[in-house]
Amino acid sequence: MTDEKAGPVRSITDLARIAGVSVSTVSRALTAKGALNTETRRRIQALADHHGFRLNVAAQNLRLGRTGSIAVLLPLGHERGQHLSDPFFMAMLGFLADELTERGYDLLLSRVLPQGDDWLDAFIRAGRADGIIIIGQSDQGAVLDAVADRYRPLVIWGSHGPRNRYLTVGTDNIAGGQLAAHHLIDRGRRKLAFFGNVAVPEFAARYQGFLAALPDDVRGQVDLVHAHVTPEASQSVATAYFAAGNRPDGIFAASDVTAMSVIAAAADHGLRVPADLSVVGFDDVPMARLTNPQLTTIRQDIAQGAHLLADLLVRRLGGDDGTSIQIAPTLIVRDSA
Amino acid sequence: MTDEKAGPVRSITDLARIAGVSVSTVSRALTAKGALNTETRRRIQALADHHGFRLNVAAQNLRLGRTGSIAVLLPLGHERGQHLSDPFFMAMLGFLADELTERGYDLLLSRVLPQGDDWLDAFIRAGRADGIIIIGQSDQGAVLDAVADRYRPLVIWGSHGPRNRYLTVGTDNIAGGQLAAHHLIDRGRRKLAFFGNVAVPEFAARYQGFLAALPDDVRGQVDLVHAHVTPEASQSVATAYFAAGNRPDGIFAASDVTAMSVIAAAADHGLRVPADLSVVGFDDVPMARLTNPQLTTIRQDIAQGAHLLADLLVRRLGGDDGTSIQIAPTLIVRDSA
DNA sequence: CTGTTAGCGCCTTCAA
DNA sequence: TTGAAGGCGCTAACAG
Repeated sequence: MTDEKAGPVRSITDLARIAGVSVSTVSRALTAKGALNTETRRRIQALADHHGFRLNVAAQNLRLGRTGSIAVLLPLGHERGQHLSDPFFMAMLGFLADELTERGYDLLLSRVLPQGDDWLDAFIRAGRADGIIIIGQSDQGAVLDAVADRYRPLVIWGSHGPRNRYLTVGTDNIAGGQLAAHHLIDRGRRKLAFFGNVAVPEFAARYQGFLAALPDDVRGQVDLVHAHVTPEASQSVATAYFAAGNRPDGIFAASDVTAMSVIAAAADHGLRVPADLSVVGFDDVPMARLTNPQLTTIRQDIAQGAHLLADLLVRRLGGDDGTSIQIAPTLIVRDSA
Repeated sequence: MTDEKAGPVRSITDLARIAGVSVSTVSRALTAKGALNTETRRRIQALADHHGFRLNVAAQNLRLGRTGSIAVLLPLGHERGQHLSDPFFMAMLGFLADELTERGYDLLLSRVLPQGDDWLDAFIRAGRADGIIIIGQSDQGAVLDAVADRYRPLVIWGSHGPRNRYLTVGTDNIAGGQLAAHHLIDRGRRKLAFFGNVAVPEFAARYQGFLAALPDDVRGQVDLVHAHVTPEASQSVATAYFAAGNRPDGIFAASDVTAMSVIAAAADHGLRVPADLSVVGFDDVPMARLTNPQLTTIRQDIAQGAHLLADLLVRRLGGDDGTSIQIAPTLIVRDSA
C-alpha cells in the first residue's frame, strides 16, 4: 500500500493528511517536543523522510517569535574597502560563523554604511535578527551607546572604554601597544614612529598604550603617521614618509597589513628590516609568518574573540547580563623586530 | 492631541488601532503597493515613523512565500581551515554581501561540512533561503549535479566542466595555467614544479592548463607537489620539498598563499627569488603586492565574479535560465617571476 | 496520547 | 478608497 496519491508534501498539513493524524501530532513528532507515542513518532518521522519533508524554519520562527539568526554587521565607517582586504575581520567572520552555527543560529551578514544616527535603529526594527554583533565600533560610539540602553542583544567587537554603555569584546589594545613599545626599546630602538589612523578607537588605544610605555625622552619624538588600512593606501603613505627623508629606527604599525606595507616601502628606499629598521605589526594574521622578513607582531586571538562574542550574545538572549571582556594580546617575536 | 495612550507599536494591528484605520490600509501605506489616498498614506507613514515602527520582515516574507535571503555556503571539503585563512574566499564574501544587498537580499552565511549526499538537499528543504551560492565545488560535483536538476536557484563559484549540469561562474583556470606556463617559459625556466592539491577541481584545471602549454620536453619532468591551502601546511610541504634537494627553477603555485609559502621556504634554503627560482601565484590577493619580492601572479577578478554570481542567481529566481560563465584571468607581472 | 483551535505579523482578494 | 476575512506554515494551550 503506497501513500503516493497526494502531490508534493509542502507543509505539516500535507503530511498530516497522508499520515492520517492531526497537524499537532506531526509537529510534535518532528520537533521531538511534547509527549507522543514512540511508535507514532517513528512512523511520522519515517514518512517525512520518505517524502523529503522538513519543517519550514521561517514559519517555525515566526510562530516562536524569533528569527533564528544573528546579524553580523560590518560598518564601513572610516574607510571603504577596509573589510574587503583586512584578513583580520574576515577571519573573525569565519570563526563567528562556526560559533553561531554551533549555537543553532544562522549568520546574517550585512555590510552597513553608518549614516546619521538612525541606521542601527532601523536595522533592529526590521526584526531580521534576534541579536546583533558589530565588528568594529568605528566612529559610532554615540549611536551604540544610545541603542545599547534599550536593545540588549548587542555585542561589539572593539576597544573597551570605561564610559561605553555598550558591551564589547576585544583585545586589550593598550596592553598591546605597551608590548610593542617594550619590545622596540629592548631592541635598542629610540627613534620611533606609529603608523595608523587614530580616529579608529582600537588604533587610538594601541597608540596610547605605545606612548605610555616609552621612556620620556623617546616618547617626545615619536612620529604619528596617519596610515590607511588598505594595502595600497598605507603603502603610498609609507613611501611618502620615507621619501621625505624620515629615518626612524623602529616602527609600530596598527595592523599587520600596514606593517607589511611599511616593510615594502622601506625596501624601496634601501632600508633593511630589521638591520636598519625594526617593524612590529598587530594582529598576527596567518600570513604574518610568510613575509620576508617574517613579521614580529602583537597577536590577537581571533578564535577566542569569536567564541566570547557568540557566548556573550547568546547569554544576553537568555536574560543574563554579562560584562565587557578584554583579551590579553601576546607578543610574537619573529624577524622584523 | 497626542496618541501616546497605547503601549509600544509592535504590529500593523497596533498601528491601525492608533490610526483609526484597518490593517490593510496600514499595510498598503507602508508597502507603497496598492491604491491608497495620498494623504492617508502620508499620515500613516508619519505615524509609523513617529512610533519607530517598521514592518516585520520575517512575517512579510512568510506571507509572500519567500525568505528574502540568499545562502552563501562555504563547504569545508578538502581541508579544514581553508576558508578561514584564504583571503580570496573572504574577499569574495565581502563583494557578495554588497551585490546581494543591492538586489534586496540578505546574505545568510553558512559553513557546511559536506557529508554523505544529503547535506545540500537537507539545507534546501529547510527553506531558509530563496537561493544558494556555493563558493567552491570542492569534491561535491556529483551532489551538485543531482540537486541542480530539480533545484534551480543554485549557482556555484568554481571551475566549469563541460559535463557539469550545475551552473558555475568562475575563472577560466585552464587559461590561467597556460598564462603561468608561458610566462615561466618566456623567462627561460625549464625545470618546473606545480604546488597545489589537484583533488580540488579548480586547482586541477590550473595544473592541466599549465601542463598543456609547456613544451613536450619540459612537461615531462614537472614536479607535482601536493600542497595544502593553509599557510602553515603549505610552508611545511615546501620546506620538505627543498630539504629533499629538489631545485626547480620555476614554480607555479595554485594560490597566492601557497606561492608566499614557497617563497618563504625557498628563502630558508638560500634560494633567491627570482634570481634562482621564479614563482608565479594565482589570485592576486591584495597582499600580493606587499610581499618581498612582490608576487607575479594570475589575477582573478573577484568583484566581477561576485557580480556575475549574484546576477545569475537573481535572474534564475526570476525564471530566466542563464548559462555558466568563465572569466578570463590576467597575468600580473611583478618581481617574483 | 492525540485533536481542535487560536494565533505569530503580514498581504491580498473580494466587497462595500 | 477602504475594510473584512482568510491564510502563509507552524506551535501550544486546552480539551478530550
